[in-house]
Amino acid sequence: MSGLLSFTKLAFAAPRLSFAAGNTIAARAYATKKLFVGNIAWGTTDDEAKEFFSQYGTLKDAHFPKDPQGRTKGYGFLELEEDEANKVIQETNGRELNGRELRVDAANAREPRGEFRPRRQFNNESRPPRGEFRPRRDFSEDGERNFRPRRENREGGERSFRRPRQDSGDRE
DNA sequence: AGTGAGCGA
Repeated sequence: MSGLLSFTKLAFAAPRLSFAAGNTIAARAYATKKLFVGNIAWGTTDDEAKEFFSQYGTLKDAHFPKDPQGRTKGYGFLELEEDEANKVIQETNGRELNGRELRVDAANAREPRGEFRPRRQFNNESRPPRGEFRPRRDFSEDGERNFRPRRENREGGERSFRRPRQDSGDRE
């Protein structure tokens, strides 16, 4: 049936082509744009919101953050193909969903995810040599530090070892 | 949070 060859082709192609139409395999990953959606009514479910926005564009992704108790925070993020993004903004910004006027705009950049974070740079040159022995102070041959007795009380003390001049009171 | 501007695990 000559099915083998076409099967292999499919096996290779299919996973990458899940949403791609036609032969644009080698095309770069679809440029997407993230949108911020605010002012979402509390009662709006994720599916509801997705369904709503799907009317105006193809959602590549969408999610609506919840607080620890599971309640929606009232805003969300859409990911759309780039050429659709502006259209979706135009069409849906200010449009009413569940009684509230949505606010739709381009999303701000998020803090970088953990995939590329060149926090530490492994630069061998900048690192001080570790294994080597670097003497910090001068040592004498016997390994003791040269100890020089320090002269104390620089002023006011006995200034010299000279004995006071003693006059042999011979005179008269 | 029976709340209402914001920018997400």
